[in-house]
Amino acid sequence: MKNTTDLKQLSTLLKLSQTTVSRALNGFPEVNEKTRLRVELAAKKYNYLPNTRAKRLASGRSMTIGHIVTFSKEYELVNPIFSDFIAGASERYNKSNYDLMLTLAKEDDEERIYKDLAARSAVDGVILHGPKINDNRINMLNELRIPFVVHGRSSGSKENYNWVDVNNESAFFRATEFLIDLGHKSIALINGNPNMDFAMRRNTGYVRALEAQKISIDDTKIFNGEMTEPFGYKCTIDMLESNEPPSAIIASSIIVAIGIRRALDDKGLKIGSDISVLTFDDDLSYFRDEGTVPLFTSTKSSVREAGYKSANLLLEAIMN
Amino acid sequence: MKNTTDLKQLSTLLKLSQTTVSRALNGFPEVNEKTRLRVELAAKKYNYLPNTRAKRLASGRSMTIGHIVTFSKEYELVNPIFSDFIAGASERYNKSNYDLMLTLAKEDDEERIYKDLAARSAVDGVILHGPKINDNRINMLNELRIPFVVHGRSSGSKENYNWVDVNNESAFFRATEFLIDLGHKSIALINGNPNMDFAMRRNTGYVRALEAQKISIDDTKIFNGEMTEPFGYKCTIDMLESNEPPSAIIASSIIVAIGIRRALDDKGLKIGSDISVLTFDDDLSYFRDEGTVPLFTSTKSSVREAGYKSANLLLEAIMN
DNA sequence: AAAAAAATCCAAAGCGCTTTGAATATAAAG
DNA sequence: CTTTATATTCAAAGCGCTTTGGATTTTTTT
Repeated sequence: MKNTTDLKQLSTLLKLSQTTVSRALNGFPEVNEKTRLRVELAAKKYNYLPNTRAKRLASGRSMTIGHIVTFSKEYELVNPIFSDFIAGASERYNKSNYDLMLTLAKEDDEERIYKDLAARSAVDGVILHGPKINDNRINMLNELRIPFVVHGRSSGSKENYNWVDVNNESAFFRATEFLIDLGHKSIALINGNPNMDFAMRRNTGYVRALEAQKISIDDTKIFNGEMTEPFGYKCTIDMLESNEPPSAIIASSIIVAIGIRRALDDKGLKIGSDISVLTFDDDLSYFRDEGTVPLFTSTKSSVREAGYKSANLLLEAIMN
Repeated sequence: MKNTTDLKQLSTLLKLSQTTVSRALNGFPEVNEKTRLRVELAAKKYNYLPNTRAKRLASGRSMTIGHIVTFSKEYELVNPIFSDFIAGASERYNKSNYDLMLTLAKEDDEERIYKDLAARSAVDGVILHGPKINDNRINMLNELRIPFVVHGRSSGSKENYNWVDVNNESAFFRATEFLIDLGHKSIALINGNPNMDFAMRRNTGYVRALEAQKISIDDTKIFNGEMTEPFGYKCTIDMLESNEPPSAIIASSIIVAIGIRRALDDKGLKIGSDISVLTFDDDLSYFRDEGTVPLFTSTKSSVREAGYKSANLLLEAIMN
């Protein structure tokens, strides 16, 4: 029935104590190099790997990082951005033999989930996804004394925390500025949910660029919502059917931009000639272009790289 | 430093043995109902949850399901379909207090990963993603005696295994039939990688429908590849620039269909009037339409539900 | 060559639970 | 009111590792 070699068996085979075998395998200095080699060879030969459960209990570390990803309760939407972020993080964890534990949860359950993770000490740290303005999860994690890294930032939070973020404000400032330079006077912004920190920062950059050029802010051309394809579609249709449609649109995600394209298509308009569309390219792999025809005019940010960096920062924090 | 209540503390507080407290909390029959109530109350009050690491070692179960997701090594692409599948699976795991361990890996590393999981007995079961024709991972998992469920199927495999799948062949048969009924004689198929089982099944359905109507198969209108947006774009452009473009296209994924739309757009063609596009809607949440304007003519399949079902099947198998 | 220092190895304790086997308390039977 | 059955509780033994503290061997000093 039992299929795997354990430490006791291995040490018996080697005529060594479990202590020595364990130390040899974990790179401790107090073991003869010849012995270590002998042990490592035998471990490979008998396909020995320390039992995860036992190792974690004995070492007092979970060797696991938690990712808690929420979806909006109304629509049960999971942002596909996580696929790529997590791919990057996973790559980093693999290098240090950490495991990645993923929990998908409704926002309402999140608090309980963090508290449970702490109470049962199931993870050594967590990555905080999708920070909001003044995000109270940050306080909570600090109180729970769980090491964490935020993907993004939380404006208004007085807490201390590690984060990995792109410069959303300046990206959107420059994007807007760019469109203004091209002569656009009426520029729409289709943005994420208003309580999201990144959405606020992007909005700030957009507004700042307009104000710098004395262009008045038109609230009817600023949209906030879940960044889905249908959302991009609907906002665009609404604008096109209004009295004064914009001459350019900035989209906060490539998925939204796809909805914009569909709307323009339906109305017989062409991107580029009839209306400019500029999107903040989150660089989702399945939309990534292999150097042929660009999807849209876009600014780039590699989500995957952010995942790697976040994971790296967190592991460093954990290992002190 | 230590923040959490453990079993010993709790049992001392209750003036009970650890045995009784443990049993009370785990719903064993040999404990007085009044005592159980008292224990449960105290557990809640002191925020006690059994230490994950200890519980797993003592119980001999990992309470963890592994999901190994591969990405093509050339492009490092992660199929966003996993977000939704995993959301469904996660929902099921939560109900039974199982954790979900996610590993992103290159195909070449996959074999080693499974073997390691077995050797270190890190999971109680795994979900097999993206089965290929004659997929040898199925043999491997059987040999390793790891319970698993396949999302999809593997034609040609003689092994016994649990799977959750949609009827790909009949879906594509009907889709093709439908287009033929509309009068189309030249129908293109943009499909997934040819070694993928689902791609083969879809191809079979497509071919069967054409043959049934004595329409000859035109190999220049069948495409296999990674189902990305640029892939859909490129295939479509190629066909449109050929001598005899098709009058309809069947797409194997909504993301590919988006690329098709862009290509048609670029060539000044309109979906529906100039050319028909029919897509197998994988029902990715961020593209899901909330009942307004349909993206494309499409067949539906809820990936999320498949995730839930697969998880359910696996847990049942594990719990015997 | 004996004493001191360094290198190498080991037995046993402990991580925080679950579970076995036994003890004690209570209820039913005679 | 004792005897037997049933309900309830407990002490102690693992689970398979890591790690502490000590023992043993080898090397270096004097």
